[in-house]
Amino acid sequence: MTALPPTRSRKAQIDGTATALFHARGFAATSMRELATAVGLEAGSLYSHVRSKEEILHRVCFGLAEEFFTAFDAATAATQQPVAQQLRQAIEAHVGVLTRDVAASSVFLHEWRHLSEPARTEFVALRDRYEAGFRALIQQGTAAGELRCPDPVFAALTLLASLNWLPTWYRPDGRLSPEDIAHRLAEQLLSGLAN
Amino acid sequence: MTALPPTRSRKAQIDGTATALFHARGFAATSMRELATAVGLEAGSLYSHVRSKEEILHRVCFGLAEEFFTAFDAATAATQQPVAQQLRQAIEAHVGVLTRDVAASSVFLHEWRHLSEPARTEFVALRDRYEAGFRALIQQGTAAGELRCPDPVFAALTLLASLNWLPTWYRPDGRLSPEDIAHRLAEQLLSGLAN
DNA sequence: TTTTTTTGCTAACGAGCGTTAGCAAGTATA
DNA sequence: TATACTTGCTAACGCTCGTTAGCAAAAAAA
Repeated sequence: MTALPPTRSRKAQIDGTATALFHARGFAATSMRELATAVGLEAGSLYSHVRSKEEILHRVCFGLAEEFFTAFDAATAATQQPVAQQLRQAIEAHVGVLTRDVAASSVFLHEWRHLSEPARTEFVALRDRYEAGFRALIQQGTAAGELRCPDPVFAALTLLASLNWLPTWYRPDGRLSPEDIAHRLAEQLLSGLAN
Repeated sequence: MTALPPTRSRKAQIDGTATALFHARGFAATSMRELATAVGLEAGSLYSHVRSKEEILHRVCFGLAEEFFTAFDAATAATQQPVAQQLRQAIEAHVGVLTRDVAASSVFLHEWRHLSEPARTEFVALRDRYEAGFRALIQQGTAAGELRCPDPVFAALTLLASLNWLPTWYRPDGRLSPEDIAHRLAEQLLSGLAN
């Protein structure tokens, strides 16, 4: 039926296109008919590949959660390293995931609230656990005297905030590579602006 | 008709409730019927006070834009001060607006994309102009040797990112006052985490 | 070959959407 | 008092939504 077999499965293509649309317009403002058109199908045909609109959102959100965890664990596996170094690597890992797929990251960060229960609660728990990882690093670093901060909870929030704004301005064809960005972010967050 | 006359006008009440709903569920996922119920009216009755759903969003977004500009201008009016000090005040002013109305801030930050043209383009221009204000301060500060940063554009983005994440975690009844938060944020962003 | 699975179509379902028309009662103005 | 404005109601408009049923053709499996 298809002229050339798609390199990605239809399902993956639908997920990818949906991610882009959710990113651009938001989950609630994206219709299945829009998605179908963007993918070259009729609306009803989507349901041969996908159970529901929310299932797509679920897959994107939880898929990215897994990516973040994997990246974080790899970055902090070498526990004999100085904690500040581990933190720097965790930052770079986080930025790596964000830049690899900006649309998916953005959906992960903003559209998860359209998940219905119990998925929504599960997701929030995952996200909290991830944040706790950063918080723990900052705490350890402070205890070890490598970092200085009056309030690790606060510091973790601020740090992730800076990183998570990235999908709103990052462009893959921009002048800075993902590695540059990661490096500068880590540098600036750890050193501050003051002279 | 009403037992006790509302202290705010109905229109203001509708705007406020809509802001809370847009914040909680998002603009697209909030229905006029939901809003009507929350405000104690029937759906059709809203239109005695409000021209359209989007008009509410427009008022919230542009209203907050004005608040941000006013606060920034006041914070940086004393141009004879050191630029780093002006920047600190601008940060505190920004946090002040954010914490004064978290829901409205959140709508300002996230829901503006549901504005239709030409309002949307106007809004983006306003927002860019606001960011440019921070960028200029950082640039001046760097030129004057008060600040140190390799890339003011980048620094401005990061700085506003940290601040703008606040509405996602700030609770008015939390353990830190808005002033504490503003002060700590400014401190941390200017000084960094490293020791 | 026959059978099964996959993929896609058309048509339609019930529901909810933003919004409007027409009307009534209350309130303010004259 | 008469007049106008404000506020709210009910009912409904046209439309879009997510989703399903039923069917056909292609692809894969037997």
